[in-house]
Amino acid sequence: MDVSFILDSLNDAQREAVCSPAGSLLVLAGAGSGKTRVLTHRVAWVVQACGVSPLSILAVTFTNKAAQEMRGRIEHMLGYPMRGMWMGTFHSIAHRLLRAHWHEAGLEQGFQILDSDDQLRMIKRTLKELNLDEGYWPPKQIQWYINGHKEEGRRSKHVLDTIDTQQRELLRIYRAYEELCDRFALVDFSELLLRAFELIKNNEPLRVRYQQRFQHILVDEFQDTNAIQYEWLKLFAAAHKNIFIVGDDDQSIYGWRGARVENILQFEKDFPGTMVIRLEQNYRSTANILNIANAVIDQNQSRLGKNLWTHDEEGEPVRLYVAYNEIDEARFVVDRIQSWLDQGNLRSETAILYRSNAQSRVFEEVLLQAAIPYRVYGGLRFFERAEIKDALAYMRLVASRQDDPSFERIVNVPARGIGNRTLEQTRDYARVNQVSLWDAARALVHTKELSSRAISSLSLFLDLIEQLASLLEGKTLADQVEQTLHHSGLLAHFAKEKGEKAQTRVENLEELITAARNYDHDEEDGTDTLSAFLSHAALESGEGQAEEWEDCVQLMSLHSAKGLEFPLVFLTGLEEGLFPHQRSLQEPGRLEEERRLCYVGMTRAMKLLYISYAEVRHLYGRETYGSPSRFLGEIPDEMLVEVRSSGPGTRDRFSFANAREDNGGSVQLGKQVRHSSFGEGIVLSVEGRGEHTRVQVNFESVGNKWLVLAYANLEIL
DNA sequence: GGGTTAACCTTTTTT
DNA sequence: AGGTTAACCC
Repeated sequence: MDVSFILDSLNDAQREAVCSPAGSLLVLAGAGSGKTRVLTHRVAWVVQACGVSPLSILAVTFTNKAAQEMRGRIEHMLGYPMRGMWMGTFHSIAHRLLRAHWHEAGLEQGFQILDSDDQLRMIKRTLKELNLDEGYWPPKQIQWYINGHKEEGRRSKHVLDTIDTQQRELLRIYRAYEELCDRFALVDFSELLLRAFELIKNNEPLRVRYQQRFQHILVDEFQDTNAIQYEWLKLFAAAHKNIFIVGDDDQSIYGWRGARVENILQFEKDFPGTMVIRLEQNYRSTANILNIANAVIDQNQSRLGKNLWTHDEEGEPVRLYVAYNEIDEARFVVDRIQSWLDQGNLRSETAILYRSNAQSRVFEEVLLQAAIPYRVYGGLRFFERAEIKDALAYMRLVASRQDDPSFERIVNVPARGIGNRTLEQTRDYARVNQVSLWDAARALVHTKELSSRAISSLSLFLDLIEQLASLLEGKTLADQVEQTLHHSGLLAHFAKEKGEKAQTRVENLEELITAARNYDHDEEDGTDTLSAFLSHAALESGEGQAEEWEDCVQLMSLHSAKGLEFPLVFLTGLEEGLFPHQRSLQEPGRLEEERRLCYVGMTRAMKLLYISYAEVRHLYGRETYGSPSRFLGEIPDEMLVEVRSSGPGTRDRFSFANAREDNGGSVQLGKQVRHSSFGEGIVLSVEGRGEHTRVQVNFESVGNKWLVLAYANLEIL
């Protein structure tokens, strides 16, 4: 059979990886070196040239979106569907295993998935049961603690006991949380991984079955795997040891949430004879862009070492814009986007990247003024929105009356007179009698423990759910959603609220009906369509829901930009404290991660890259004065061209220019000055005018200080 | 029980 | 600044 079409478009290194013999293979793939290409072609090769059945392939990706895309590409290449191939995130694969073997995993058939929001609620409830104060035991930190342990493969019984009372208490909370989840058949995200791991590890027949089945395992974004995920891979690959991993240590940017770059190093030890292939030819960026990115990443000590190169031309120089403040920065960016568009280019070809999501606001405002359509990534995704979660909670409760998190969520949404007092009593009853909230409520309406008012509200709610249940029977999924929205009163509730937000909420709810209508579920795993849809909603946050196919400018954080590319990129906010972020300077290793983030940002650019920073920035409602990011200092001067705003002089730019001359030229950038108490220093920047003029001085003794010129009494040397 | 104001806390994100 | 949560009054 002719398989040359799989190899034709590849370079030597790519081809070597794609048709390497079975065994363990590590592909160190630099940014833009065709990583996805290698993975998809490898699958195609294994199937088409080696005659391996898709059934024997397990491919793991970082996001659901990546999995979908990759599957699509393979099917497009081969021209037939990859039926039976397992391709998805670690979580979706774990979920699949647990649904198929719920009994062996010690679960109930209808187990529900807790997303992080639900998990937080469960933790709060655990704290309440233990009579602990949320102020002293922040639920967020408990969540961090529990997930941290689970992701390292440790249950509460594995955590070593200490004499530290704080630690012991945390452990007690962890244990109580586990019990609560078990009691109500709830599985959080890290539990999916841990439980599926234990299932395969401890159940011999299943282990043998899956180890035999998955003859070829492929992993994308390996640098982002955590401990339990890596253990997973080792377990599944144990029989055939055919494992093909692709990763880039220089793009490891999720260390803060447990990802281990070290897994890459460990891999070669755990799989002796691993073949390592480096993909160093970059097909994305111009030489100028690549040089700058290389210069920055080269500052990192802990690297496996890799040098990206390109055949591409030098291209335009990378440009730096020093903005007066964040508004000036945004105006500059939008101005450049405008001229990009004037040259007949697309809006969707440009991206504005920033370190933290809060920075998007100013860009949005300026883009809005300029009437340029844009899209902001990040923030709440579709299935995470409150109104959507409310609607799903109704459906969950209908599906299982024992679902306490759902009960709590919607018992009084929309408000129906069931307040904290009543709820508290219901919770107490449930705790004492070890029953679900639903059963507790049913019991309570027949006692005299509640006020008559509370009893009537509560029974009205119970009836509502029962009615809804019979109403939904036998209906299609979309009809079920629609009925739920109307009958629960949710739609009416949000419709009568005023404001833009309420409008979007109603639209979102309507979109949920569409999502249900479009949801197609293959019945092969034995679950009914409703519960499959509910799991889908928890597992897949619905990034692209109701995506409008409009050509727009892309705004996103550096983290969400990973894996993407754009002809024109703006890397903004390069200020010490913001990027690298303040919080990254405390912990060891975090600074290098910030630098990798910078590298990721730069390597997103194909043709043009602009870097900018603001001298003054409004942050947390205050004016902050940051010095230029250290990453800028790591770029050789000749690689970076400083530019001025090209527009007909924005107002802010003008005042900035004035400010520099306004103090009679006495205090200027670079001047040596002396302060009565701080001693000698050099002027780093000047800002404001007249009596408001402020200067930033780097003093030999105390470092950088901002001073009001009028009071500082600086002596010019 | 429900609506209203005062303190609080700010990275990054997927599942 | 902005958004959320906790205390507070009707």
